[in-house]
Amino acid sequence: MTSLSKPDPGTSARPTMRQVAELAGVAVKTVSRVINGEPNVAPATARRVLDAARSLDYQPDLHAGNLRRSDRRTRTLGLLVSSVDNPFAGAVHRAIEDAAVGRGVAVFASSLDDDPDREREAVAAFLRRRVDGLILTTASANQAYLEPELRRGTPIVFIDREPSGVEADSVASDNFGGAARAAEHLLARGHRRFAYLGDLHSIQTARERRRGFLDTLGGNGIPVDDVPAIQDLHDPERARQALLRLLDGPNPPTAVFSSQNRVTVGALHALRQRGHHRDTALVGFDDVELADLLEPGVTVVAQHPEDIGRIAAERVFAKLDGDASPPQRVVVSTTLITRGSGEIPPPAV
Amino acid sequence: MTSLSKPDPGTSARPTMRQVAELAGVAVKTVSRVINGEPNVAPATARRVLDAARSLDYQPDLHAGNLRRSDRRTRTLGLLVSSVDNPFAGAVHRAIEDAAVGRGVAVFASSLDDDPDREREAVAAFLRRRVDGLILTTASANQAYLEPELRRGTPIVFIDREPSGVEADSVASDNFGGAARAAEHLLARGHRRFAYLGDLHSIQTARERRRGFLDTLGGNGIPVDDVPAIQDLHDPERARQALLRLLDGPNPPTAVFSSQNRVTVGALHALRQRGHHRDTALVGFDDVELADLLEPGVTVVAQHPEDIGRIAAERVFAKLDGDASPPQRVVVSTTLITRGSGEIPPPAV
DNA sequence: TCAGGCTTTGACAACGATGTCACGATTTGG
DNA sequence: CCAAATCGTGACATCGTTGTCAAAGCCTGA
Repeated sequence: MTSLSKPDPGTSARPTMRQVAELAGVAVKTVSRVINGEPNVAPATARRVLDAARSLDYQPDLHAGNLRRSDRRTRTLGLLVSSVDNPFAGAVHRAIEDAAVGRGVAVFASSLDDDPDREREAVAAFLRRRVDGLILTTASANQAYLEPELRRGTPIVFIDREPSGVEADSVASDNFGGAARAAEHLLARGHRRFAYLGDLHSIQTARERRRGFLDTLGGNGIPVDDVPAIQDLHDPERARQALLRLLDGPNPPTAVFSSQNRVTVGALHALRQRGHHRDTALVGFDDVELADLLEPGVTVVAQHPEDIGRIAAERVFAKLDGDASPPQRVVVSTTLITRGSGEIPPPAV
Repeated sequence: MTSLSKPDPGTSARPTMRQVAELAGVAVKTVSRVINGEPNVAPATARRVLDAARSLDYQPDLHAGNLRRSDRRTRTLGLLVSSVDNPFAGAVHRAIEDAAVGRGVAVFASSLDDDPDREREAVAAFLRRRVDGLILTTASANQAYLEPELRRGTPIVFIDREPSGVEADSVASDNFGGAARAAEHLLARGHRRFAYLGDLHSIQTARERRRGFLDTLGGNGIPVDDVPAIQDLHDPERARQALLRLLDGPNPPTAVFSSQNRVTVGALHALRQRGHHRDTALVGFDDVELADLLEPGVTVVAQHPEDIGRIAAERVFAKLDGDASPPQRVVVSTTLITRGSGEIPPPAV
């Protein structure tokens, strides 16, 4: 009993302005005017059009309109982070979204896993979809490839890491300062044997934190060459193993600085595993959930991802609104939160 | 010395296929063929076109092409969650993205804060951008408004919460079973005085967890009406306050079940604040980072957000590939992870 | 009453791409 | 060596919408 010549009866075609116009007995242009709230439409006509649109469940095609519209705005924004399931990225993402909804802007998100190739692909994927702006946690050493896009006026704001090889806005934490603060904090407790656990050396932010930590130690009479500075720790597991090796080694550190939230989690596991969580100091860069409930609580240099996200979005929208000011580097300060782990003194000799 | 009549010299226009065609000395259709890897283009021509495209930094406009293309696919997908900075949502998001990249599909994400109005707006925003499919953590009691869109063949997959008022695919945890398991676990330790800390009653998932927990208690001779079942706890702070009130009350629970990760975090704070973290049992639904490092470790009914996300994305893509099977409700099992807090016995009387 | 203005409406081209089709050039096979 | 098939290319219409412009209808005031 099913019809053979017709298309699947359970399927209906998506209505266009044309069907709405036909149903309402007006021209498509009039539908366009009503949908876009343009003036000079008779109230009775507007009502007929809206009724027709509602009864067909009409949704205008934003991209088709955009093709002809003069402002050429897709009301879409692209966000690129290391991974959308990293809590830092999640908080940044949320702040961006909050700034965007009010403007009717939708947000694309993409995880790069700190892979430069993936970055190129993801950026291209967004540009082919004509995003109005990009907010980028770059994974590459040089972003000169963005030069032509910037010249076209597309706002691109770097977050967490500053641009290289290209002039663009950026919003990032005070990485050097925060790491220096951690070093000072540990030095003040009398520590002399440190360890640095860092993320990929290819990441500008990771290098800044390393420099902030080690320079401050060096400036305070610690022979920096003797400080084990393990890098390229990108996940908790590798961080855990790296710290285990140090703890099992000949000259275990009495104070550890972990440069990133995943690394901090790994370090916590290693300390606990060796039973050193109460006698080895730890300061982490970037806060971790439940850090306050651990025993001891985890002392961290907290970042402010909500501020970073909000400011980055504001920069993008300002540029879209015509702000032609030169690129700025916004630095968001960090906050040292003392909870216990960073205040553990070195063992009495 | 700046030119007055010309547009900002630092700004260049975005090239279209036309400029590429002109530069390469061919027709736009030939450029189209090369860009899309269609056959029957002379190698020498293809090379000229690619050179021209590269030198102009040409990026095809996906949406313009999509307008005319027969498959009408934007290679875009919309994800709606309660908040992109919730770890559960982050893990789901990541899994979806991983399934999508290989197909060249970009992912929109939107936070609904469990607000039904926001859901309608966000869904409309995505549909106006012609996403190929939706993955939705619904915030509304009834999703009949999606009926026309489903009839048009748009794949819509519900995650975490099952649809109501509409027939659609869903992928969710075994909420009833997981909560029942938590109840059994606590009953087996001999507890008789329980408390249930739940999320918004408007959320189907929250009701299921409540039912799973309370029904199991009831089935084991606990007078359910006496069990304080606090609902509508949507953030850690409210959960903390609610549990504090119970702990300070006349008949404090010896075992607590928290139905969601934010609520678990609040409950942990309350227990710690009153010094009851070592004598009051706690089982949480959904895992929490660092739960294993707390003392005691936090026993949880873990969900598998990666599986939920992956399966949801696979369902969407299967439908896009022509799968016409009727809507299914996929249930993903949960895993009880015992870490200490759930194994605390009731105090000896 | 009628010129001049404003309001309301629609015809048509255009946006950037692709599907269709047709045409000339080249290759193939008998 | 020629008919037929194949290859390489481009002209043109079209997708769903909005900008431009013109025209018809209505009011206003002298």
